[in-house]
Amino acid sequence: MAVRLCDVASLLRSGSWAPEPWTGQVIATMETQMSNGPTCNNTSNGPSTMSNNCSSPVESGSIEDSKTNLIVNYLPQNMTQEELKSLFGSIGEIESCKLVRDKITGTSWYSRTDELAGQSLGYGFVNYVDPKDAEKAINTLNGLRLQTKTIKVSYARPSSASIRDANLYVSGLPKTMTQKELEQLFSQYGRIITSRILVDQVTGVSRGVGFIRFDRRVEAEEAIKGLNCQKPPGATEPITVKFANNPSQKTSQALLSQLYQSPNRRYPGPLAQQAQRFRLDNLLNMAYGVKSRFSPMAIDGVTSLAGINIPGHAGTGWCIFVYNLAPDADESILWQMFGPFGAVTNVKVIRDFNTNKCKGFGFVTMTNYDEAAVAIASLNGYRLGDRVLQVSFKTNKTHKA
DNA sequence: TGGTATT
Repeated sequence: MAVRLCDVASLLRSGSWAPEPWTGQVIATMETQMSNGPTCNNTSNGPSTMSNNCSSPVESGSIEDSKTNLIVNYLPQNMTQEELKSLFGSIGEIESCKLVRDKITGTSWYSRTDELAGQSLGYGFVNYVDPKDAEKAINTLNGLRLQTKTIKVSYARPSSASIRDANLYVSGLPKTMTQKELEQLFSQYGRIITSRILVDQVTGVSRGVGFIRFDRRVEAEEAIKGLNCQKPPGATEPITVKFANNPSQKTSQALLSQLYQSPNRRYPGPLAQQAQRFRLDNLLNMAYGVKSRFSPMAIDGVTSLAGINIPGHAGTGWCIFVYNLAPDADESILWQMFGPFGAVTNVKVIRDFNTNKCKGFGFVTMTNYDEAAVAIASLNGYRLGDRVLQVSFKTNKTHKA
């Protein structure tokens, strides 16, 4: 499997690196983000853009808009608050960090086990001490691929009831209408935060259905009044515009049945296919006599492998040794390299105490054996800048835990 | 009727 690693600087700027097998997905994802361009950028430049909609831009910009508080969207379902903190903590000191979780499952009378306690809603907030670090986090981590997701990092708008429930569901769109045209149609009613057109998974053709999230609910209301049952320019049929279903208003019944359907589900996708191809479970079984129909860690946490000396297994996941990193390597490059392969819980660049430069190696902890093994198989021997990486499970011999 | 966007 070929993996192209281009130069570190451009990786850090674009945050768009991904292993080859997922190239198609990445392009599709990035296109979405790019066609979101203007609105994404506006969001990223939150304070100044927000100001443009206010009557006294300078004052409201400086008083209301935080330059340290970020919202992070499209996080992998299984990413924890600690992992979020670890990822964003690699940029700078964090004042606070919160992964937003579902309230129904989180406070349920039903069960308080980790598996059922408050499912991640896929977004969170990171508040930095220093505004410069917040800006750096946007530049470095926005667009980062983690598992099957491409995260979005932008300034959080000041929390307010007026920005809630501002998401619209639009149907009956001409199949030829692009996301840009959809935005053009709706932008007359306010500032668009996100837009999306749903496409057929196989053909890629528009399903004529989309979403528009406005900055404020009143803007969404005006758009319904103005566009519902109207024909867009050139269209033969009128469109339907209404408030989108709010996923958080799903019944607890639906949520619980969802949990039952896939209590331990990771995002398999291409990873699972890769894993199957490599027959990694069998390899593990042959090498160590360990059954890993699921990731060993997932069976009962730390104890399932207690006392079994397996390289790379550190008790909290699978520790991977990454050798031949450049002196200026930092944690974010490790997140970018390993994140697309699966659940990464921690990354660490080992630095010289005096110079603070990377000593040439680092560690990555991944939750699932299969994903770690695919990452190693893919990244070992590949060129990062002018260096060829050596990637393996951490051995006890080389470095003590 | 989303790749769960305001704690």
